[in-house]
Amino acid sequence: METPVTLAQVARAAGVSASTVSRILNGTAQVSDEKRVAVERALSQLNYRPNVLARGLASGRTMSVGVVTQDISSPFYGDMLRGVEQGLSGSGYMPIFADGHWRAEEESAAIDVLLARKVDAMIVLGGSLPDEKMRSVAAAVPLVVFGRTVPGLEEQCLRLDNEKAAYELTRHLIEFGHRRIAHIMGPVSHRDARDRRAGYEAALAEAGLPLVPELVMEGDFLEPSGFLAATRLVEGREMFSAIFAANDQMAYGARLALHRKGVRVPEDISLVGFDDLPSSTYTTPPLTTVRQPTFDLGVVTARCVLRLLSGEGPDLPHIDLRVHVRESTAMLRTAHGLAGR
Amino acid sequence: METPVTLAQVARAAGVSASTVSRILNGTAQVSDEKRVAVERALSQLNYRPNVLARGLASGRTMSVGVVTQDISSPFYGDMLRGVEQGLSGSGYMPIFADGHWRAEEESAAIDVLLARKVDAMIVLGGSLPDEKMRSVAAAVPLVVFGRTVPGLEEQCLRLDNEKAAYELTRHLIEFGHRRIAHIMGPVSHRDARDRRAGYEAALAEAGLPLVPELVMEGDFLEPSGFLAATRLVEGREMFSAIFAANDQMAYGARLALHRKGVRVPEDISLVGFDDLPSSTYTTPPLTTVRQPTFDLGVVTARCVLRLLSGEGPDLPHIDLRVHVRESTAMLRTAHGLAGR
DNA sequence: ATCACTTCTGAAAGCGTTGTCAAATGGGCG
DNA sequence: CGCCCATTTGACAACGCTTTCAGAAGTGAT
Repeated sequence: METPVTLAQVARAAGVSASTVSRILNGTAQVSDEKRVAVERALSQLNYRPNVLARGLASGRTMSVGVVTQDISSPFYGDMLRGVEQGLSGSGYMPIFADGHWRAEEESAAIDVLLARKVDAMIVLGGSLPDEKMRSVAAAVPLVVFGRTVPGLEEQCLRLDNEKAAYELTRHLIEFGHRRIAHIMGPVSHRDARDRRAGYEAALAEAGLPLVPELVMEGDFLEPSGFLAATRLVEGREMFSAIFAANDQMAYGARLALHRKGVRVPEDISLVGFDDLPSSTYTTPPLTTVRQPTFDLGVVTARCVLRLLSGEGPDLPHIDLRVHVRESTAMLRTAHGLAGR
Repeated sequence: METPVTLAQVARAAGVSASTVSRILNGTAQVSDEKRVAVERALSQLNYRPNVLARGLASGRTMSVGVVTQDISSPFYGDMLRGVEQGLSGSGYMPIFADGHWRAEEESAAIDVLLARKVDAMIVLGGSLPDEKMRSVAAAVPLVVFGRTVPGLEEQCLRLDNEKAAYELTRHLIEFGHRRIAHIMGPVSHRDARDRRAGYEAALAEAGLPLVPELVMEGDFLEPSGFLAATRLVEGREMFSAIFAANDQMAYGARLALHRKGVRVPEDISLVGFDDLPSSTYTTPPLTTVRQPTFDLGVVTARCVLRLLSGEGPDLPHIDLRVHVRESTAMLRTAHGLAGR
């Protein structure tokens, strides 16, 4: 492994020209069996490994696709990345990740880095870059976007119906008899957060339930904000018997706050989240939530990129969000929910 | 963004040679202010972006470091990767991830891919490749390994004292009055799992407590195995008042099993894990566990790689594992722990 | 003025592949 | 036996950048 073996060395060892070796490697043209055998022997004998850089420079293709995430360490994105990896595996393409850390500036930088690295295609998960920027990326390489819709690129954007799912989740609560349902929403700046809230409101309206402003709190999608919001809710003066947290992580925070206050879930308060993180199956009690099929989303996205790469149309499937009822929700037993104070 | 701008184009626009532009870009040599200004203007006017491939091919350096993980979607590795990213940021180096999926074969393939990609250095997190292979990698590029010690590369290997931490964690339980402590260990094939078990046994022995084989179960570090093990424990005939799960994920599984059986934590049974995953702060009750400073570990590892890259010695710090006592453990109140059956 | 140095700067040689082009080889057929 | 066409093959020019190498300018001292 000292000095990398080059094509030329292989060629010399096999007594042929570099072109011939390249042809065998890439199956670009016919080569006589005689030479083929000689080359293959030299290849394995010298343990040749093509230099990806040289190859990329010469051919213009790097066999890599850039993937931009917002937080590589979150269970949500982590699982999606695994899906992308899976979807790409066997295609010869390799994913290269870059993290935007939820900041437009960094996200933009991440994209530039990826482009400078000459990725053959790009996948952008979430994010909040101006549509214009997205279009310019799409002009440079095949692009697939998850979590937002860019005008002009609709075909390559995969978006899930958050509003509908939130509506159904709230319906579930209502069907269980809950009338006073609190909502811990995500940051208003976040499209998904607004959509989920809209679904919540729609379900309330449809059931003829009043929207109580004091029962809607804003969080930031992280546990501590859920904790804080739930604490405030419990200490507030408005009654409620259920909490809809806009994502699982905030639901975890809320769960702990309720525990601290001696409030039982689901006996006293029903709690629901959104995302269905892997650990939500193992919380106590297991959390009722909306399942986002993160892994599959990754796979689907990767597949779509491969299609684009081979010149086919995007063809992204429609994906339905489904409510997963577990044990954190229960029928409202008595007329009295939890009072504040 | 149509056709990428090349160095030559910039040079022409600025009325200088490509060499000069390159020199300004890399600060390789002095350039007269006059030309510098002209070049800089051309640079930004044309919005030049260096082609990383060409650069790598010419200079032999790609400004990237390969990072091999075992499971990109796990909170543990995810957090470490974030640390690595952080540690590398600002250095000009970019991390490129590849996943071994806990399988030696894939791990080996991942390393080869990274090497073919001409990464300038490599970080291997966990893994179980033969020492020989690791040494050959180290011969090719600067290498830093986390989670194992490779003979001959001790300086570049960061290993935490799992045994000691497990010992202290068990001590904590013993000090709380627990005499019959169950252990859900990780896969025996896993070094960390064996070390943690050794620590558990050492603490027991030191306290003169018997090692009850029926109270030691083997899991696979994932939630379901913890669930299964705890269920068996509760249904078994041996009494116990505490469970030490070899990692947090199995502790989560155990927690749910106990919940299902109507066993309270920590009132009836104390439960501890190992890793301190981010969500362990928000379980109910928050989990007593050993904190693995994953993020910092990533940072430290990255820093070390940068040192190696700049020709300095490895200089990995010693990192202590600390027990984090939270609310899943309590003093044993009565003489009677939980009986089996 | 001349010489010995410093700075700067451009030409040109790679870096390891791919892909084009034309030459070489071998058949088939008239 | 000669000609034409299809196969195989090697030479060589990119690809976009870095890095000698050597020449051109400029400086100061003699």
